[in-house]
Amino acid sequence: MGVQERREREKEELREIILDAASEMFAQEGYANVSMRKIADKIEYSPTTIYLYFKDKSDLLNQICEETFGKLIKTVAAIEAEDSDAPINCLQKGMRAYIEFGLKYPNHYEVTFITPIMDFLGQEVHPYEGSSGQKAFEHITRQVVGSMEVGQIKQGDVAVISQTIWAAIHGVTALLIGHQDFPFVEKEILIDSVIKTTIKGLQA
Amino acid sequence: MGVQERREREKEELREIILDAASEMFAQEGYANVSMRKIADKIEYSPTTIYLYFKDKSDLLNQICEETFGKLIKTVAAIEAEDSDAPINCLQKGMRAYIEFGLKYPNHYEVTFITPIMDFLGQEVHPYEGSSGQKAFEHITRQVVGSMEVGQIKQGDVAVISQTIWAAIHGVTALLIGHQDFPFVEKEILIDSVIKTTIKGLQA
DNA sequence: AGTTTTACTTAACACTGTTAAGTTTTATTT
DNA sequence: AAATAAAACTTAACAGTGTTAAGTAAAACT
Repeated sequence: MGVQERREREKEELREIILDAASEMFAQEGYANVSMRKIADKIEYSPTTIYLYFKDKSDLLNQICEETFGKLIKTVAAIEAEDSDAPINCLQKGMRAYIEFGLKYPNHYEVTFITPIMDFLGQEVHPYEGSSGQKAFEHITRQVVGSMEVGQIKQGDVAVISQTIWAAIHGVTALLIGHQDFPFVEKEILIDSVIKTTIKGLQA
Repeated sequence: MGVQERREREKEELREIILDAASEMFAQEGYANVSMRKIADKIEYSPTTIYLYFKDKSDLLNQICEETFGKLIKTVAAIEAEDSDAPINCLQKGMRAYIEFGLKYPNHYEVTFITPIMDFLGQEVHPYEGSSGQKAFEHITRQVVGSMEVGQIKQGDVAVISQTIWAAIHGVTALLIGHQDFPFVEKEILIDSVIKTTIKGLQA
């Protein structure tokens, strides 16, 4: 009786259609400028149908982000897998990959890391615990541990150092995405400077 | 004929009343969760009155931020004025003041530096040019020049170095404000780490 | 006292996210 | 094949949003 399987497959298909449409529209016009009705128009369903597949608008966004961040994790994992370099070079490459990922998917980066959606009490709506963001961060931590073990960065609290690194790469990513009318120096130069300054600051 | 003067004074008073009410409400509940009608209720005027004093909601916000950031500039300027320390210590103090200011006025920091309001084409609505934010940044630049002159940080492009510093302090400020459910290490420790790592990374 | 200017309000438009109730389509059972 | 049950989807509505055009009340000037 493959009926149930087919129906589940069909449900999953529509879920994917909604996700793709919303993803494209959010990326193009920004989360706040895309309404549920606009998404519904695009996929040629009524607005309420979306609510059969997603709890609400922010859930839709969150699931898009989880998907997108799967890609970041793969990118960073691939760098880690290249058994090649010294850990500190892995760390540097990971930092660069993070920043470039953010600049490549600015709207996804924005909604996931820049403007976490708050409820009316200022609580984050999409908890970090268990998110793709968490997994991405764990990669940084791992590379810090590796670099510390071989003495390429100074001994110290791994959490503190990892978060310091995150602050630096998030800082430059967020600024470049959010303040496009600021007279930044050449993007690559600034990214280089942030990475090198941070690494140098953390060396033994 | 002091009539015109009095009327101007009265207009300015109401402008200030609106500004104060909105400022408090934005800070308390966040920009997105405060409607024009709520502000109007609070000041006991009709919603449309606000539009006689401010172009729109984002203009209201922007003017609040300009006021608030006047305070940051004063704080940083005061540090600069203490003829005391070596420039690099000034720079460090300035960095700390910036971060602490952001954490003290998280909603103002958020709306000015974290979530610049974009129009439907992704253009920043409130340009940087001439803003208080620009003036605050110029203080950083000045301290970089000073530190470089006395050889306390390495020679290099002043703009690149200033923006690297901004990335670091914005990064940690934005993360601490926006991701309150992330298991950050103790705030002061993280801030210290970011400042020290950056300074060390920039030393000659 | 009458006219003009300024300050403010009412009512409305075109939207928003979201829900409850109703309809159509599909599958299962008789 | 017809009746029943279940799933998928839609319609209509609620309560809210930012914003504007048109109208009213108050103050100032003539």
